[in-house]
Amino acid sequence: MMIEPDTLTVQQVAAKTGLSEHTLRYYERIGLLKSIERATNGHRRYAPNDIRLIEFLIKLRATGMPLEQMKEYAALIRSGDGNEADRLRLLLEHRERVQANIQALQDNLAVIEFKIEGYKGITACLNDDSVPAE
Amino acid sequence: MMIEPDTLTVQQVAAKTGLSEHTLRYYERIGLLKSIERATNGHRRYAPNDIRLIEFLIKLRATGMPLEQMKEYAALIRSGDGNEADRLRLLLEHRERVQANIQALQDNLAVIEFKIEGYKGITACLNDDSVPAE
DNA sequence: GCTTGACTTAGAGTCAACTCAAAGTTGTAA
DNA sequence: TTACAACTTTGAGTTGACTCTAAGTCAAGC
Repeated sequence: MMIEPDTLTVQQVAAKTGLSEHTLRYYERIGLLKSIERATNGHRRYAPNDIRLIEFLIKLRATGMPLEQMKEYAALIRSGDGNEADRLRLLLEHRERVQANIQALQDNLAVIEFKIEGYKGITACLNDDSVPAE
Repeated sequence: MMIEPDTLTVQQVAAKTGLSEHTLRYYERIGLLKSIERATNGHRRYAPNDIRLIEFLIKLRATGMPLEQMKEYAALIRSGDGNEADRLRLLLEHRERVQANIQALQDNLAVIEFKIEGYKGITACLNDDSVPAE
């Protein structure tokens, strides 16, 4: 079978992106990715553009964006030029949330680290390491 | 009805901690919190110690620790003194994961911000703001 | 021609963490 | 004394994001 140049199978995309084949098909099914091109036998052929979008979507996902919002963003991309301001707004709002999220993580981590220091004190006293013999 | 000093009802704890009453009862049911004291009518009375534990557990939760691990930690607390080294190890491992998680968020966010800059360029060109008339 | 392996689909199942519902009890207030 | 609000328990339902299953297609190699 003739294969279009630069296109990848679902298996190859899975290997490349770290998503599972299941997840790649699932993303298409829910309308996050729309209508990946098919080979004559019906198999998916991911174009370079698809890969690039997927890789960026993974960043959005990894920063906590829910699939529903990712669908909005992907829909804007699909509908072509002229909505860059909308995409920008969406990403700016997301950035705000991620920054707030990171801040919250850091604040909570500080409390945990404070407790860690406490336990370090206790365990240092329990071991004799804190008062080494000669 | 006589109320023990310093104890709070489930409603008060919910208000104070931000957890829902449902969640507080759920946490007890799954063994994360064990056997909160009861008033004579069977109502929960949270003691100051309970509150302090809950507030710390919320920090663990907010930094992504799954309930199963929180149960381990809470069990160590319940079983009293002498296992501080175990608690410390658990918290140190968690800290590692949270730090890695924050790092990943920051890395992914950097990619998103790069894309944001791109869109800023495009939208600046589309508006005439970038080339103000006279 | 037959087997194998990579794919296809639609639908069902899983998981964590809640969240809600139903039915019952209790103490106070009108 | 009757209504009400705040609780109780157990079990069921929900959500988001997968993850798996079953049944079928198709091209290549033996």
